[in-house]
Amino acid sequence: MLNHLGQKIRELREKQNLLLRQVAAKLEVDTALMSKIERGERNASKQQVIDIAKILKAKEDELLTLWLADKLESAVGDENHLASDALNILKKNLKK
Amino acid sequence: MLNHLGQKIRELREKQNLLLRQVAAKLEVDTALMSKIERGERNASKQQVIDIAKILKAKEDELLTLWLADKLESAVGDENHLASDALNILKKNLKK
DNA sequence: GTTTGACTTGTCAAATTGTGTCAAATGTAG
DNA sequence: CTACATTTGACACAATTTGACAAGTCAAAC
Repeated sequence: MLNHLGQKIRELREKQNLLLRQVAAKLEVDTALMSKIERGERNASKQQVIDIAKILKAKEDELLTLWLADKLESAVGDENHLASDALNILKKNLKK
Repeated sequence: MLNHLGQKIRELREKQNLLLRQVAAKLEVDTALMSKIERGERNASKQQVIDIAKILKAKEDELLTLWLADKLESAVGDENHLASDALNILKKNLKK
């Protein structure tokens, strides 16, 4: 289940009966790009996520967390078998 | 404490009394690049990590895990405050 | 103090990857 | 069929990454 952010955005957008086109306009990007972001074909920039949160009246940190999770997932790539150990190393360092 | 892989490589190399230049030669890269890899100024490619493991008689998966941890760390960037939640999302998906 | 050898640093061109747009295609409701 | 929303693929352009080279630092030997 890739692409947490896009799914969330789509869910929020549809719940508010907004068109892709409308959100894209507010974000000032092409509708095609917005479509790609929702489907996870393209990554949103951090600033775009912040702007989208505002447009969709969502909590900025909630969307940014999903955005980060997606980034991490693509960093893991197909190394799932190593990921668990790597995450443990990571966690240790986060504490600081 | 960034750069787990580079530190490990240097440790292994020094323990075997090998020169940067020698390892670089076996890897078929410039000594300067090898230096950067050890200091974390440049990332090694996956293939390079595999080759280095062989050259330094280390366990391939051990080095790859450090390599992945470094990748993840740089993906987190300066979003430490979101990382913990993002990692939890990640973990859930790794189970599959 | 000069030389030597190990390592580091800065800079560069080439290659790769990322970005947003456009036009065309697809899907879907009326 | 028409109209409109969304998706897809191709593209130009920008940004980043890559590895090499040359010049630099540093310490120990002489």
